[in-house]
Amino acid sequence: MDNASAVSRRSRATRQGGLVRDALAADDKFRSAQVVFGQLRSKGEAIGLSTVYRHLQALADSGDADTLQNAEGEALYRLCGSGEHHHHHLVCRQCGRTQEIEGRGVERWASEMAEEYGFTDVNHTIELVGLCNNCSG
Amino acid sequence: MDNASAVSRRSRATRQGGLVRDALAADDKFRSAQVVFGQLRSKGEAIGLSTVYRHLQALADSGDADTLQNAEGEALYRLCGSGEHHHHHLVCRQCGRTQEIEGRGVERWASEMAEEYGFTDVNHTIELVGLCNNCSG
DNA sequence: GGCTATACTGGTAACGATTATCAGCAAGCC
DNA sequence: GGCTTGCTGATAATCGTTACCAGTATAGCC
Repeated sequence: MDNASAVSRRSRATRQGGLVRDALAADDKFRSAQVVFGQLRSKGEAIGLSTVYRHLQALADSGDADTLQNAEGEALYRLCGSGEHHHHHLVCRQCGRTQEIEGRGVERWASEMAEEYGFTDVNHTIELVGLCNNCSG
Repeated sequence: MDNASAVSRRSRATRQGGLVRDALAADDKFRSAQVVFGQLRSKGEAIGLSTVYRHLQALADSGDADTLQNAEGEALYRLCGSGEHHHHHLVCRQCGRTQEIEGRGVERWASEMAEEYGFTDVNHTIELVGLCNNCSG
């Protein structure tokens, strides 16, 4: 109803920006820029590919969207409720359903490993990909 | 001395295959296909880009090489001593130095998460990227 | 050592995702 | 209504990777 909720403070509120955000908001699945573009176009929306990429990146930069890369190296996006809060994902490789998961233990393990081998400023990428209970039949 | 150690059983032993393997064997860092190609060419070796890609993939497929993707989605390769044995990496984002690490705990955590949310056949990608003690100065 | 079948090679074109360009358009402000 | 300037989007350009396919070299056989 009101995707104007988080309107401009430093940037303009545009129709296209709303379209991209709405497309992601439709469900909690990860999708690629190309898919978002295709969905919007097939709904008859007038929007350019460049614009879709721009808004997706903006969302990712601002922390409003999560990002991950599929096996082909394609970037996938999803709206992220938890803001800055650090978390990981359990993604269904079939239907794309996504479960946010937490890993205190993993965070700890990563720090321990970093320390053990003298590494600093360590980032970790951790994604779990499998089949959800709907798709594993 | 003898990169002919693991010779053909179903495939031919070619000069180019040896070159690619040797390039990886030079050290334990991850490198991209483009880099391997560049290194070989600048050493004056005659080899084609396609061939480099082919051999790197073959090595990865046979389990003789580890693979990971950098932030730009480029594929990186490294010879892998541990064969089939499952492990992860702690990679220096500056010099590329790589430390193989084990994560019994992480494996367990991944299984637990999978089970908790009803996911099956779950793969995980876990990479830690930071600065090694040489580069963090 | 020479011969042959065929796997391997590599230059080049094609591909797919992403980014850069830049003239035209429109949101926000007076 | 008019202006400024950020936003848009068609198109070209990038970049890593893969497909093609005619030419070449290897393994095996004589």
